[in-house]
Amino acid sequence: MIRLLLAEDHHLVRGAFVALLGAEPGIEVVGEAGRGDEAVRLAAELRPDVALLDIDMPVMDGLEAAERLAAVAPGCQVVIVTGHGRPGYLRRAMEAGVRGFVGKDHPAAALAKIIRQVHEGRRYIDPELAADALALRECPLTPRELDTLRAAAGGVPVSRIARVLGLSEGTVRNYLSAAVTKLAADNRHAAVRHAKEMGWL
Amino acid sequence: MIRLLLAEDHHLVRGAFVALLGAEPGIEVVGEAGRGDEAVRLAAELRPDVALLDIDMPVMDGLEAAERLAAVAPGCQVVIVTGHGRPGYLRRAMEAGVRGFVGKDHPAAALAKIIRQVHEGRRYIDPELAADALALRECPLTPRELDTLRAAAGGVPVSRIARVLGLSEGTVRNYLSAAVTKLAADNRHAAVRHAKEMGWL
DNA sequence: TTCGGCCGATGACATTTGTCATACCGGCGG
DNA sequence: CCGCCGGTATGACAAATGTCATCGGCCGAA
Repeated sequence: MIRLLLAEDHHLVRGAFVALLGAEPGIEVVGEAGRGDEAVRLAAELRPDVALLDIDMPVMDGLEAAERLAAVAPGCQVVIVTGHGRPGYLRRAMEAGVRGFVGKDHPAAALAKIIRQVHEGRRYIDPELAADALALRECPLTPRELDTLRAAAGGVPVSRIARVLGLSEGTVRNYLSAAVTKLAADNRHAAVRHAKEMGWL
Repeated sequence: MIRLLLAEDHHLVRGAFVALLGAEPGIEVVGEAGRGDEAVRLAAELRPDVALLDIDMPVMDGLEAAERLAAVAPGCQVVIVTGHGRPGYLRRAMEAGVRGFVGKDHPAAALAKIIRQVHEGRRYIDPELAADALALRECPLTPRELDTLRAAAGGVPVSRIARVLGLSEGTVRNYLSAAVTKLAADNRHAAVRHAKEMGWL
């Protein structure tokens, strides 16, 4: 019997997953979480065989949860589920030692099989997303450039970014300019969009 | 037996919903769609009793599908499911004659009951989202202002917006300026964000 | 019919952004 | 130890954006 921990922030979807996987012979859902930190706590307590983590969760996302799971629940294999096929996500997941990675577009019928496969120590990567990740180029931005871009999300003016980061406005403009150039974007807003799409932000 | 049509773009989630609702006595999933237009086509053909539509779908979203369903499948009650609690969505849904409206944060156990309730001709509105919608003020933007904002999404420069919309750059700036003022935003990018959040975009 | 609102345009102007050169500091690899 | 890179800062300039006043046309409501 595979003891499964389920983490997904939308109750409705989580409940549906429970229905889908709970009906599966040989799989038992032993815990449910709506946030990454909750998942980590539960995993430490319940010691599940496999954890199914959605990336998009409040407070702590599924990727960070996966990174921490290795420490608090060794032996628990992780399968990541994501709605957005950001190429950078797969890379981070691999570095965290995740064994399974599927998009929400994946056929539902295959999910149970993937969980069993991962439980046996094998890997499963959504071929769709793997292809995107292979085409991925490394993020060309420096840490500070990323910080600045992040702070610029949502149309925040330079003056406020400078205050938030504790930098001079000129410096902020320099970073943003560098980021825009590296990403070949029209302006910082397009750069933010692009970075988000690549999973760098 | 309630004949149900399911529309949701993510296969995995759709499959999970089928598992959740298919196990429910008195409910039969007679069709599945991954896009709004597909849902409309299937509804016309299958004449389901209830259609469960996700809003976030490619090509045609769930709200537009709901509007069209009234024409091609009269008598088919619609339940809308949405991941984002945009206040404007609920209003549009109500205007389309939708009988049920739930967020993806809603407890999964209640979904079947809601579907039965709607099938009997009663309504069900997620109280969480209803509260937001009551606090909603009417969208203060004119149609053209909305067009311009929409075209501005993602950091598109004014020059390109003007070309796309077939307007002079000055006019575009006027519209954007008006929108920014009405929404009390710092700049058009923040205005886009705000309008999106309110479900106006 | 008159008024007001929306559409579209222009011109002028202030402000914000984007770009570039240049400079200093600190760490790290050769 | 030196050179390079990243972080931070300034100053100057160009380009994009935001704001405002004003104009004319059109249409629908009073």
